[in-house]
Amino acid sequence: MKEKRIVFMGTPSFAVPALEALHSSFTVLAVVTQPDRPSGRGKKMTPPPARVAAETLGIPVLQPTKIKTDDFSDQLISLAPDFIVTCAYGRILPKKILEIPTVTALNIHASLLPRWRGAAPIHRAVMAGDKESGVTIIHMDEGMDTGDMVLRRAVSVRPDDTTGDLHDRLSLLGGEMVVDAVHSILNGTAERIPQDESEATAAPVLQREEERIDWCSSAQDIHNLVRGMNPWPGAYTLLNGNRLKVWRGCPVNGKAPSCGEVISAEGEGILVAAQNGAFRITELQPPGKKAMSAADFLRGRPLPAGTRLGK
RNA sequence: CGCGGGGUGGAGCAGUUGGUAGCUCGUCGGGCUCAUAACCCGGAGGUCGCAGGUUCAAGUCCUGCCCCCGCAA
Repeated sequence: MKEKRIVFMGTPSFAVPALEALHSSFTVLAVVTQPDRPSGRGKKMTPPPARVAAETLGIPVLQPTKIKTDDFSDQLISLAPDFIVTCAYGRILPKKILEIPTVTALNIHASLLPRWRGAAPIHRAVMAGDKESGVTIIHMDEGMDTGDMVLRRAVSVRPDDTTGDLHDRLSLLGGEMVVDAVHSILNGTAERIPQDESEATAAPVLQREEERIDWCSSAQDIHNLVRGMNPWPGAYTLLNGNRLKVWRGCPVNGKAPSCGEVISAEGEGILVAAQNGAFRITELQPPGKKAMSAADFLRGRPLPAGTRLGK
Protein backbone atom coordinates (compact mmCIF):
# COMPACT_ATOMS: atom_id res chain seq x y z
CA MET A 1 0.00 0.00 0.00
CA LYS A 2 2.91 2.27 0.67
CA GLU A 3 3.45 2.46 -3.08
CA LYS A 4 0.09 4.09 -3.70
CA ARG A 5 0.70 7.63 -4.80
CA ILE A 6 -1.29 10.48 -3.33
CA VAL A 7 -1.40 14.20 -3.88
CA PHE A 8 -2.81 15.90 -0.79
CA MET A 9 -4.55 19.24 -0.98
CA GLY A 10 -5.40 21.06 2.24
CA THR A 11 -4.75 24.28 4.08
CA PRO A 12 -5.74 24.81 7.75
CA SER A 13 -4.86 22.84 10.86
CA PHE A 14 -7.94 20.69 10.33
CA ALA A 15 -6.16 19.05 7.40
CA VAL A 16 -2.96 18.21 9.22
CA PRO A 17 -4.00 14.93 10.92
CA ALA A 18 -5.28 13.65 7.57
CA LEU A 19 -2.01 14.52 5.91
CA GLU A 20 -0.04 12.79 8.63
CA ALA A 21 -2.23 9.71 8.50
CA LEU A 22 -1.91 9.41 4.74
CA HIS A 23 1.82 9.97 4.93
CA SER A 24 2.23 7.07 7.33
CA SER A 25 0.28 4.66 5.14
CA PHE A 26 0.92 5.76 1.59
CA THR A 27 3.28 7.83 -0.50
CA VAL A 28 2.31 11.47 -0.41
CA LEU A 29 3.92 12.91 -3.50
CA ALA A 30 3.17 16.52 -2.78
CA VAL A 31 1.03 18.80 -0.66
CA VAL A 32 -0.89 21.50 -2.46
CA THR A 33 -1.92 24.35 -0.20
CA GLN A 34 -2.96 27.98 -0.38
CA PRO A 35 -0.20 30.57 -0.84
CA ASP A 36 1.29 32.23 2.23
CA ARG A 37 -0.82 35.26 3.06
CA PRO A 38 -0.32 38.37 5.13
CA SER A 39 -2.17 37.68 8.34
CA GLY A 40 -2.29 38.53 11.98
CA ARG A 41 -1.15 41.79 13.53
CA GLY A 42 1.36 43.55 11.39
CA LYS A 43 0.31 41.64 8.29
CA LYS A 44 3.15 39.20 8.46
CA MET A 45 3.33 36.61 5.72
CA THR A 46 2.18 33.38 7.28
CA PRO A 47 2.44 29.88 5.85
CA PRO A 48 -0.68 27.74 6.14
CA PRO A 49 -0.49 24.91 8.73
CA ALA A 50 -0.56 22.26 6.01
CA ARG A 51 2.60 23.68 4.52
CA VAL A 52 4.37 23.68 7.85
CA ALA A 53 3.33 20.08 8.44
CA ALA A 54 4.39 19.03 4.95
CA GLU A 55 7.82 20.52 5.40
CA THR A 56 8.21 18.76 8.71
CA LEU A 57 7.39 15.48 6.98
CA GLY A 58 9.72 16.30 4.13
CA ILE A 59 6.97 16.41 1.52
CA PRO A 60 7.26 18.81 -1.44
CA VAL A 61 4.84 21.75 -1.29
CA LEU A 62 2.98 23.45 -4.12
CA GLN A 63 1.23 26.77 -3.53
CA PRO A 64 -0.42 27.78 -6.78
CA THR A 65 -2.07 31.18 -6.80
CA LYS A 66 -4.44 30.09 -9.49
CA ILE A 67 -5.53 26.53 -9.91
CA LYS A 68 -7.10 26.59 -13.35
CA THR A 69 -3.88 26.88 -15.27
CA ASP A 70 -2.25 24.43 -17.63
CA ASP A 71 0.91 24.94 -15.72
CA PHE A 72 -0.56 23.59 -12.51
CA SER A 73 -2.40 20.74 -14.22
CA ASP A 74 0.79 19.71 -15.91
CA GLN A 75 2.58 19.62 -12.59
CA LEU A 76 -0.07 17.33 -11.16
CA ILE A 77 -0.06 15.13 -14.23
CA SER A 78 3.68 14.72 -14.03
CA LEU A 79 3.31 13.49 -10.45
CA ALA A 80 1.07 10.71 -11.76
CA PRO A 81 -1.00 10.26 -8.59
CA ASP A 82 -3.35 7.37 -7.91
CA PHE A 83 -5.42 9.59 -5.65
CA ILE A 84 -5.97 13.22 -4.98
CA VAL A 85 -7.21 13.79 -1.44
CA THR A 86 -8.47 17.19 -0.42
CA CYS A 87 -9.31 18.41 3.05
CA ALA A 88 -10.31 22.03 3.53
CA TYR A 89 -8.18 23.14 0.63
CA GLY A 90 -10.21 26.24 0.01
CA ARG A 91 -11.02 25.89 -3.66
CA ILE A 92 -13.39 23.89 -5.83
CA LEU A 93 -11.37 21.73 -8.17
CA PRO A 94 -12.20 21.85 -11.89
CA LYS A 95 -13.06 18.68 -13.76
CA LYS A 96 -9.74 18.80 -15.53
CA ILE A 97 -7.94 18.25 -12.23
CA LEU A 98 -10.40 15.74 -10.85
CA GLU A 99 -9.63 13.49 -13.80
CA ILE A 100 -5.91 13.40 -13.20
CA PRO A 101 -5.64 10.66 -10.53
CA THR A 102 -5.76 7.11 -11.88
CA VAL A 103 -8.14 5.93 -9.15
CA THR A 104 -10.18 8.83 -7.80
CA ALA A 105 -10.24 12.21 -6.10
CA LEU A 106 -11.53 12.16 -2.54
CA ASN A 107 -12.59 14.90 -0.15
CA ILE A 108 -12.71 14.82 3.63
CA HIS A 109 -15.63 16.90 4.86
CA ALA A 110 -16.39 17.78 8.47
CA SER A 111 -20.10 17.06 8.55
CA LEU A 112 -22.60 14.30 7.97
CA LEU A 113 -23.33 15.07 4.37
CA PRO A 114 -25.53 16.13 2.77
CA ARG A 115 -26.00 18.35 5.82
CA TRP A 116 -23.70 21.36 6.00
CA ARG A 117 -22.10 21.45 2.58
CA GLY A 118 -19.59 24.26 2.27
CA ALA A 119 -16.88 26.20 4.05
CA ALA A 120 -17.97 26.28 7.68
CA PRO A 121 -19.59 22.94 8.53
CA ILE A 122 -18.34 22.72 12.11
CA HIS A 123 -19.32 26.27 13.04
CA ARG A 124 -22.73 25.79 11.49
CA ALA A 125 -23.34 22.52 13.28
CA VAL A 126 -22.55 23.98 16.70
CA MET A 127 -24.39 27.21 16.02
CA ALA A 128 -27.46 25.22 15.01
CA GLY A 129 -27.27 23.18 18.19
CA ASP A 130 -26.81 19.87 16.32
CA LYS A 131 -26.62 16.92 18.69
CA GLU A 132 -24.66 14.91 16.17
CA SER A 133 -21.90 15.68 13.73
CA GLY A 134 -19.27 13.68 11.92
CA VAL A 135 -17.00 13.31 8.93
CA THR A 136 -17.87 12.20 5.43
CA ILE A 137 -15.43 11.06 2.78
CA ILE A 138 -16.72 11.61 -0.73
CA HIS A 139 -15.63 11.15 -4.31
CA MET A 140 -15.29 14.67 -5.57
CA ASP A 141 -17.35 16.00 -8.42
CA GLU A 142 -17.58 19.51 -9.74
CA GLY A 143 -20.03 20.70 -7.11
CA MET A 144 -19.36 21.89 -3.61
CA ASP A 145 -19.34 18.80 -1.39
CA THR A 146 -21.90 17.08 -3.59
CA GLY A 147 -20.06 13.89 -4.58
CA ASP A 148 -20.97 10.30 -3.82
CA MET A 149 -20.17 9.13 -0.31
CA VAL A 150 -17.56 6.51 0.46
CA LEU A 151 -17.50 6.61 4.22
CA ARG A 152 -19.45 8.45 6.86
CA ARG A 153 -19.01 8.33 10.62
CA ALA A 154 -20.89 10.23 13.29
CA VAL A 155 -19.83 11.62 16.64
CA SER A 156 -22.10 13.12 19.24
CA VAL A 157 -21.87 16.79 20.03
CA ARG A 158 -21.95 17.47 23.76
CA PRO A 159 -24.06 20.31 25.12
CA ASP A 160 -21.03 22.41 25.99
CA ASP A 161 -18.85 21.53 23.04
CA THR A 162 -17.31 24.47 21.26
CA THR A 163 -16.41 24.62 17.61
CA GLY A 164 -12.83 24.11 18.73
CA ASP A 165 -13.69 20.95 20.66
CA LEU A 166 -15.58 19.47 17.75
CA HIS A 167 -12.97 20.61 15.26
CA ASP A 168 -10.25 18.70 17.05
CA ARG A 169 -12.26 15.51 17.29
CA LEU A 170 -13.41 15.59 13.68
CA SER A 171 -9.95 16.43 12.48
CA LEU A 172 -8.54 13.29 14.06
CA LEU A 173 -11.49 11.23 12.91
CA GLY A 174 -10.97 12.44 9.36
CA GLY A 175 -7.39 11.24 9.48
CA GLU A 176 -8.45 7.74 10.52
CA MET A 177 -11.26 7.59 8.03
CA VAL A 178 -9.39 8.69 4.96
CA VAL A 179 -6.91 5.87 5.30
CA ASP A 180 -9.76 3.39 5.70
CA ALA A 181 -11.53 4.88 2.73
CA VAL A 182 -8.53 4.55 0.46
CA HIS A 183 -7.99 0.98 1.54
CA SER A 184 -11.59 0.03 0.95
CA ILE A 185 -11.52 1.55 -2.51
CA LEU A 186 -8.36 -0.30 -3.37
CA ASN A 187 -9.65 -3.65 -2.22
CA GLY A 188 -13.01 -3.16 -3.82
CA THR A 189 -15.13 -3.15 -0.68
CA ALA A 190 -15.97 0.53 -0.77
CA GLU A 191 -19.52 1.72 -1.00
CA ARG A 192 -20.58 4.53 -3.26
CA ILE A 193 -23.72 6.23 -2.06
CA PRO A 194 -25.21 9.28 -3.78
CA GLN A 195 -26.22 12.12 -1.48
CA ASP A 196 -29.90 12.78 -0.94
CA GLU A 197 -30.31 16.24 -2.43
CA SER A 198 -33.52 16.84 -0.53
CA GLU A 199 -31.59 16.67 2.75
CA ALA A 200 -28.85 19.07 1.73
CA THR A 201 -28.12 22.22 3.73
CA ALA A 202 -25.47 24.85 3.18
CA ALA A 203 -22.71 25.93 5.56
CA PRO A 204 -21.57 29.28 4.15
CA VAL A 205 -18.59 31.17 5.53
CA LEU A 206 -19.32 33.21 8.65
CA GLN A 207 -20.36 36.80 8.21
CA ARG A 208 -19.12 39.48 10.60
CA GLU A 209 -22.64 40.36 11.60
CA GLU A 210 -23.24 36.83 12.81
CA GLU A 211 -20.69 37.26 15.58
CA ARG A 212 -22.90 39.73 17.41
CA ILE A 213 -25.10 38.30 20.12
CA ASP A 214 -28.78 39.03 19.73
CA TRP A 215 -30.01 39.12 23.30
CA CYS A 216 -33.54 38.87 22.08
CA SER A 217 -33.00 35.37 20.78
CA SER A 218 -33.46 32.37 23.05
CA ALA A 219 -30.99 31.56 25.79
CA GLN A 220 -30.19 28.28 24.08
CA ASP A 221 -29.56 29.97 20.74
CA ILE A 222 -27.23 32.43 22.44
CA HIS A 223 -25.41 29.54 24.01
CA ASN A 224 -25.10 27.84 20.64
CA LEU A 225 -23.73 31.02 19.10
CA VAL A 226 -21.18 31.50 21.85
CA ARG A 227 -20.06 27.89 21.57
CA GLY A 228 -20.05 28.06 17.81
CA MET A 229 -17.86 31.15 17.72
CA ASN A 230 -15.33 29.68 20.16
CA PRO A 231 -12.37 29.72 19.68
CA TRP A 232 -12.78 31.65 16.48
CA PRO A 233 -13.88 34.30 15.71
CA GLY A 234 -15.60 34.86 19.05
CA ALA A 235 -19.14 36.04 19.76
CA TYR A 236 -19.45 39.53 21.12
CA THR A 237 -21.82 42.06 22.57
CA LEU A 238 -21.42 45.72 23.38
CA LEU A 239 -21.00 47.31 26.81
CA ASN A 240 -21.25 51.08 26.75
CA GLY A 241 -20.27 51.04 23.13
CA ASN A 242 -17.25 48.84 23.68
CA ARG A 243 -16.91 45.45 22.16
CA LEU A 244 -17.00 42.66 24.69
CA LYS A 245 -16.23 39.15 23.58
CA VAL A 246 -18.23 36.43 25.22
CA TRP A 247 -16.26 33.21 25.29
CA ARG A 248 -18.30 30.99 27.51
CA GLY A 249 -21.52 30.79 29.41
CA CYS A 250 -24.62 28.75 29.92
CA PRO A 251 -28.35 29.11 29.42
CA VAL A 252 -30.44 29.54 32.56
CA ASN A 253 -34.15 29.14 33.08
CA GLY A 254 -36.18 31.95 34.52
CA LYS A 255 -38.13 35.02 33.64
CA ALA A 256 -36.68 37.61 31.34
CA PRO A 257 -37.37 41.24 32.24
CA SER A 258 -35.99 42.91 29.17
CA CYS A 259 -33.63 41.15 26.81
CA GLY A 260 -30.05 42.36 27.01
CA GLU A 261 -30.44 43.64 30.55
CA VAL A 262 -28.02 42.54 33.25
CA ILE A 263 -30.07 40.77 35.90
CA SER A 264 -27.20 40.26 38.28
CA ALA A 265 -23.44 40.27 38.24
CA GLU A 266 -21.86 38.27 40.99
CA GLY A 267 -19.20 35.68 41.53
CA GLU A 268 -20.74 32.93 39.44
CA GLY A 269 -21.18 35.04 36.36
CA ILE A 270 -23.05 37.81 34.66
CA LEU A 271 -26.68 36.90 34.24
CA VAL A 272 -28.21 38.54 31.21
CA ALA A 273 -31.85 38.45 30.20
CA ALA A 274 -32.63 36.72 26.91
CA GLN A 275 -35.85 36.30 25.03
CA ASN A 276 -36.84 33.38 27.21
CA GLY A 277 -34.81 32.76 30.33
CA ALA A 278 -31.33 34.15 30.64
CA PHE A 279 -27.75 33.55 29.70
CA ARG A 280 -25.00 33.48 32.27
CA ILE A 281 -21.69 34.79 30.94
CA THR A 282 -18.83 33.02 32.69
CA GLU A 283 -15.86 33.94 30.54
CA LEU A 284 -15.33 37.11 28.55
CA GLN A 285 -12.75 39.46 27.12
CA PRO A 286 -12.65 43.25 26.91
CA PRO A 287 -10.78 44.74 23.94
CA GLY A 288 -7.05 44.91 24.51
CA LYS A 289 -7.22 42.46 27.39
CA LYS A 290 -6.88 38.76 27.72
CA ALA A 291 -9.86 36.51 28.17
CA MET A 292 -10.87 36.27 31.82
CA SER A 293 -13.51 34.80 34.06
CA ALA A 294 -16.59 36.87 34.76
CA ALA A 295 -15.48 36.98 38.41
CA ASP A 296 -12.15 38.57 37.48
CA PHE A 297 -13.83 41.01 35.17
CA LEU A 298 -16.25 42.15 37.85
CA ARG A 299 -13.48 42.61 40.39
CA GLY A 300 -12.07 45.47 38.42
CA ARG A 301 -15.22 46.67 36.71
CA PRO A 302 -18.41 46.28 38.73
CA LEU A 303 -21.47 45.88 36.54
CA PRO A 304 -24.69 47.20 38.09
CA ALA A 305 -27.89 45.28 37.54
CA GLY A 306 -30.00 46.93 34.90
CA THR A 307 -27.07 47.69 32.64
CA ARG A 308 -27.97 47.03 29.04
CA LEU A 309 -25.70 44.95 26.87
CA GLY A 310 -25.71 45.15 23.12
CA LYS A 311 -25.18 48.86 22.62
C1' C B 1 6.09 50.25 8.25
C1' G B 2 -2.39 48.31 8.17
C1' C B 3 -5.42 50.69 12.83
C1' G B 4 -5.65 50.58 18.09
C1' G B 5 -5.60 49.15 23.64
C1' G B 6 -2.37 47.49 27.53
C1' G B 7 1.90 45.83 30.79
C1' U B 8 1.10 48.63 38.93
C1' G B 9 1.65 43.26 45.40
C1' G B 10 -1.40 35.99 43.62
C1' A B 11 -6.15 37.84 40.28
C1' G B 12 -8.96 42.06 38.19
C1' C B 13 -8.58 47.34 38.26
C1' A B 14 -7.50 53.00 40.17
C1' G B 15 -3.61 56.29 40.29
C1' U B 16 -5.47 63.67 39.50
C1' U B 17 -1.85 69.42 36.46
C1' G B 18 5.33 64.53 38.47
C1' G B 19 6.47 64.58 45.24
C1' U B 20 8.30 57.16 46.84
C1' A B 21 1.18 53.69 45.64
C1' G B 22 -4.72 52.65 46.52
C1' C B 23 -9.46 49.58 45.70
C1' U B 24 -12.08 44.79 45.23
C1' C B 25 -10.94 39.64 45.61
C1' G B 26 -7.58 36.08 47.26
C1' U B 27 -4.00 34.79 51.10
C1' C B 28 -2.18 34.41 56.51
C1' G B 29 -3.52 35.16 61.81
C1' G B 30 -7.39 36.23 65.33
C1' G B 31 -12.66 36.96 66.60
C1' C B 32 -18.13 36.36 66.16
C1' U B 33 -21.59 32.33 64.78
C1' C B 34 -25.12 25.99 65.11
C1' A B 35 -22.92 27.14 60.57
C1' U B 36 -21.21 29.60 56.09
C1' A B 37 -18.76 31.49 49.71
C1' A B 38 -21.38 35.67 55.54
C1' C B 39 -19.52 39.42 59.08
C1' C B 40 -15.60 42.00 62.32
C1' C B 41 -10.28 42.99 63.59
C1' G B 42 -5.27 42.65 62.25
C1' G B 43 -0.95 41.18 59.07
C1' A B 44 2.10 39.65 54.95
C1' G B 45 2.95 40.70 50.04
C1' G B 46 4.80 45.71 44.91
C1' U B 47 12.37 46.16 41.24
C1' C B 48 5.01 50.22 39.28
C1' G B 49 7.56 45.17 31.76
C1' C B 50 13.23 46.31 30.60
C1' A B 51 17.14 50.01 29.67
C1' G B 52 18.50 54.91 29.39
C1' G B 53 17.19 60.36 29.79
C1' U B 54 14.93 65.08 31.85
C1' U B 55 14.20 66.71 37.11
C1' C B 56 15.58 68.56 43.76
C1' A B 57 11.91 64.58 42.89
C1' A B 58 8.76 59.99 37.94
C1' G B 59 4.13 54.72 38.12
C1' U B 60 3.00 59.84 36.37
C1' C B 61 7.24 63.48 31.12
C1' C B 62 11.03 61.94 26.72
C1' U B 63 13.74 57.95 23.84
C1' G B 64 14.74 52.86 22.60
C1' C B 65 13.54 47.69 23.39
C1' C B 66 10.62 43.26 25.04
C1' C B 67 5.85 41.04 25.89
C1' C B 68 0.24 40.60 25.79
C1' C B 69 -4.32 41.75 23.42
C1' G B 70 -8.63 43.97 20.29
C1' C B 71 -9.87 45.48 15.08
C1' A B 72 -8.75 44.53 10.25
C1' A B 73 -7.05 40.68 6.85
